[in-house]
Amino acid sequence: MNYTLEEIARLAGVSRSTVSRVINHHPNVRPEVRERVWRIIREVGYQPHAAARNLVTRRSQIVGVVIPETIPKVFSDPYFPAVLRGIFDALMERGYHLMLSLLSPPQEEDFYQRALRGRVVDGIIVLSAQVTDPLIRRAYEEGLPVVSIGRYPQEPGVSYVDADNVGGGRMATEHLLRLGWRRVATIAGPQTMAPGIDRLEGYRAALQAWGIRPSPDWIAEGDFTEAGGYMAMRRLLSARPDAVFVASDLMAMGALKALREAGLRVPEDMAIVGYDDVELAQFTDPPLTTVRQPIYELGRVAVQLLLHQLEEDVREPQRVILPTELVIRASCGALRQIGMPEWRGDLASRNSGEPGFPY
Amino acid sequence: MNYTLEEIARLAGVSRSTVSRVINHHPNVRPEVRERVWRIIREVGYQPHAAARNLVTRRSQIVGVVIPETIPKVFSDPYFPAVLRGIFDALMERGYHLMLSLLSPPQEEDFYQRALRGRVVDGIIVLSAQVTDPLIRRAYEEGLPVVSIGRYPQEPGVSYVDADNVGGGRMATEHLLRLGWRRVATIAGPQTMAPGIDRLEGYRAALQAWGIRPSPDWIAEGDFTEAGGYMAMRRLLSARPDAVFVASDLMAMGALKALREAGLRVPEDMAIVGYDDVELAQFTDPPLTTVRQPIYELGRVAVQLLLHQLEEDVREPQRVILPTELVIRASCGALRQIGMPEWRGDLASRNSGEPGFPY
DNA sequence: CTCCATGATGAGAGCGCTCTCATACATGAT
DNA sequence: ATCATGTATGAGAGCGCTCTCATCATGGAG
Repeated sequence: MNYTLEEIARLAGVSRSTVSRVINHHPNVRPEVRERVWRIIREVGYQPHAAARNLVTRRSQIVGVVIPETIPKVFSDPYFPAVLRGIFDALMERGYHLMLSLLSPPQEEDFYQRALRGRVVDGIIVLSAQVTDPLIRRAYEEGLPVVSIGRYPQEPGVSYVDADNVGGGRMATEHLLRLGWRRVATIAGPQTMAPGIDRLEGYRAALQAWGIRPSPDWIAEGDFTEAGGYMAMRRLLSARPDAVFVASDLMAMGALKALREAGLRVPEDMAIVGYDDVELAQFTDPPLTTVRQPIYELGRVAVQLLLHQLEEDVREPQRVILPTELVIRASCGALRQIGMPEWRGDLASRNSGEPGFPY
Repeated sequence: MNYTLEEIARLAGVSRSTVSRVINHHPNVRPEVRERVWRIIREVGYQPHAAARNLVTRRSQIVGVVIPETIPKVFSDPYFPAVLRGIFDALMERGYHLMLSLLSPPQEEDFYQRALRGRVVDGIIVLSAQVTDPLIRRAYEEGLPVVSIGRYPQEPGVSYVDADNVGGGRMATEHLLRLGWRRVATIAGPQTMAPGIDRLEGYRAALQAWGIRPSPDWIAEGDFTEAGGYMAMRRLLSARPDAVFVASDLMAMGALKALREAGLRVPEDMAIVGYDDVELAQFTDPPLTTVRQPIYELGRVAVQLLLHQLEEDVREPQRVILPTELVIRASCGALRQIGMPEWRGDLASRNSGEPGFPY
């Protein structure tokens, strides 16, 4: 039923060593022999026993993907599925497996001990690491390659991939400025999370580039939830902004609700730009102009970085920042001003299924 | 840096065998010796090398979770995250790891060969298996335990866990009947998918129990998407139903849109009950009465079944059907009729955060 | 006191693979 | 012809663990 190297060797009339060479594509095997061995392997459906191989190579061909439980809600946005797909596809192509860990704090110690110390995984990819992730430090000390998806500046030795949150925030804000809005406020994310910090920094940079000094009450902090966006927008109303860059679509949806309740029209009375391009952003009223991140790519690149460290035995950390993309819909008011030449080239029209923006 | 059994044995002044006994909780070790060995293990942070152990035990302590790529969209509803959590938690408790596979057809063969034949996993859990899933058959032939989440009647030997879709459909429909609606139509799911078939069967059973013969044009088939629900509802309008059981919340949202366009009020002109209790069901206008499935539990039970097969070496397939729960909100009209005694006991009020239904 | 069941321990084989080293043979330079 | 070089192959050790079997001590029954 289940063959071993030994048996394949016997069937092919060669030694175990030779079969091993064939399997591992070692050059020094006569083509004729190589053929014969492959044929037999295919015939009997032989597959090397993973554990036996791992034992001697000291590699499991398994990469751990750690998702801190802190963010269970966010799971319902397309972020995690997409990034997981990117990771999975890239791993699959390279012959690796994906071990998923949805860790809550009490499970962390156990996971660390079993999976990391027991060498179940060859390395780990950590999603949206909190500023102080004990697992990252431990893996790092353990000598296991780690890549964080999402900026992780704490541990100097850790590689990460991130979307350009600063650039995205800046792009969104400049888009509003270019459309003629001048009192551009923002609903920022929590300033304890890297995306929250970075997108706000982008907002500030845009205003500064345009010589505008934001009043402090133009900045309201939300918590990346719809409810948080709703509250933040209500606080913002007294500052009478004419446009708002909202650091997440979920918050933008809350903001839209608050505006509707306040009797303000979007974008006539107030323009809105969101962030993330969640599925629902195209169905809000009005559809949300937003910033799209290369989520799938984030996953793929994380795998590239990790396997590079792993296979080339590189230890220096690497950082990759991927560009974001503006998706123009109705909430920013741009669609009402079609034809203004100064927009050309700045606005992307690749907004999935929507009729293209007619420049 | 990384210790082996041998070294622990030396440090403890015993043989390798004894240390192995201690680790595997074999009774025949003197308490005093056991203590000493554990202390040293803890001191040096020893963890057995997984591959070495797997090689001799022929067990990897890894369970594969296979999600066919056919359903990438559905990923954005809370189903997958919740079921994955259930699986993960249950596996973690039993000392197993979760290997995730987001398989698209071209990857299937490779996965089968590497993961199943290479004995990387001890068994697999398949999510929403299509009616003809080659992986299930193969794993089964391979002698690997398989559990399907979602009914999978094709392979007689395969265990599965499922929510009670028939019961849920029936409960939803009877709820509408009990509220006094008589022309109760349905938007069914695709009749190629088990949930689609089962929920429709529940609908039929409810009508039959009430002695009502549904007209054929009371039944419209959708594809579980919002657009499909919209189209189905438009088709249904000519039949002039007064209530509709919609086999998924997503479709129900499309249906609501169609009704709004047709100028019909919900629930005054038409009552709606959905299915799934997705996050958004509480935010629709009006909030959706719907059927909630024990998704997290589905995952946990799947693990139970799988590990039972695995560890007790049971081969007979097992089937588990978990009950569903009705979540009453505004769309069915029940909230407008508070006080009718005949509802009591039939309606659950555990609808997360919503004010309880006051019976 | 002897006998044998029972408990505690160690020795050693072996899981299925990779990889180093030794060997045999072919090839080309001298 | 001689030797260095390179290629193809096999023998065998060893990865770190588990588990069977042998050994020895212990202690109650006869």
